Amino acid sequence: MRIVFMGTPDFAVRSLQALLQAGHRVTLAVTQPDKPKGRGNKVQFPPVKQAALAAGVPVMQPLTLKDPAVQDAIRAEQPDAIVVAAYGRILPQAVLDIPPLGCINVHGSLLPRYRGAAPVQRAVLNGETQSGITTMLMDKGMDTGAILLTAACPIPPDMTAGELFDKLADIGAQLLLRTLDERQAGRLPGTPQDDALATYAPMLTKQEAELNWALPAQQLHNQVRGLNPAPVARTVMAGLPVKIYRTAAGGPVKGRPGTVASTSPLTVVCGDGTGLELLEVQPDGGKRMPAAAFLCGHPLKAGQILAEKEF
RNA sequence: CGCGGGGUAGAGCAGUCUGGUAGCUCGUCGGGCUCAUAACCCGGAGGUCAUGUGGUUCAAAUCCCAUCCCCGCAA
Repeated sequence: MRIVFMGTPDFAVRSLQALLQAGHRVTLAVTQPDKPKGRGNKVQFPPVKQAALAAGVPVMQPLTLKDPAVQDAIRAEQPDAIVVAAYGRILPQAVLDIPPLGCINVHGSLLPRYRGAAPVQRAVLNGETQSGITTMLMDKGMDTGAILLTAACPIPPDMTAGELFDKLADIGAQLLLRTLDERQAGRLPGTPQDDALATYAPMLTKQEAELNWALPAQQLHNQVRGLNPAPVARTVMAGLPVKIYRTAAGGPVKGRPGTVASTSPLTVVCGDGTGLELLEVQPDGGKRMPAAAFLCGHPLKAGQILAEKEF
């Protein structure tokens, strides 16, 4: 099948590679423009661009898909289908109309739940025990198109958003191949979504990264998981801003929320009277390390207030 | 030229401003205590102080210069 691929981050790379391995002819990869990123503002290629270049697939990085010249370029590829995975831009109707088999999106949730930019992180953040992948026929709305196929995936209690991302990327790639096969065979007309059941998963913001010890331990644990690997939960320990990468919900503890209940393992009192064990942390300017290592150089005692804030 | 923190024992840190004996917590090894222990006590080993036949100095982890590497913020 002739395919134009649109995607940007790592999540999309698996799907691109799966298409190539399955023998589909990906004649063009459309991805976001290179941007100065990271320390020093160096220009970095989006992961999909790197993967496409490595595979010898031509890359296009338009500023907007509304540009008729861009649309013409895509049309000129005469794709049977356009595959979209976390591209990050709205597709105008003129583009949606190009491929005869439609624009097929690989979305990281079981639609109509978690429409939007951050379905994977939001699912973990909300403590969902199940997520999945939906392939759908794109329309003008935000993740509102007809459902083609779905595949569910359990979320274990300690799984991070990053781990779920990896898993879903694999599942999504496989589901995509099946979707294309069946769609090509004419067996997948698509099922409309029930808008009444729709929920939304907006992008994560920095403000959501701060841990509020007045909240229940389980909720904070979910927050830590959902924000890993980015932007990562934050708090203040021993006067230093630190990121919290991994935690474990512990048992009942005594003390005011935000105080240290124990130092081995490092446990903080939460709002519901249970403890949250901090397992892996990273101080500003330092590397990720086990909490025990942090304690070697930054002594904390039981009963001490962890954050300077009062809750 | 976006802003900033850092590289000292296996790990995490102090010491750098005000140059002069290599320090702390943990780990590790040995011994002791104990019914026993991840607990406690005593003792030991372990460091080219990122790199540089660099500069200054009587003397550099410390001041100056250059290079490499790690990380936080912002975008």
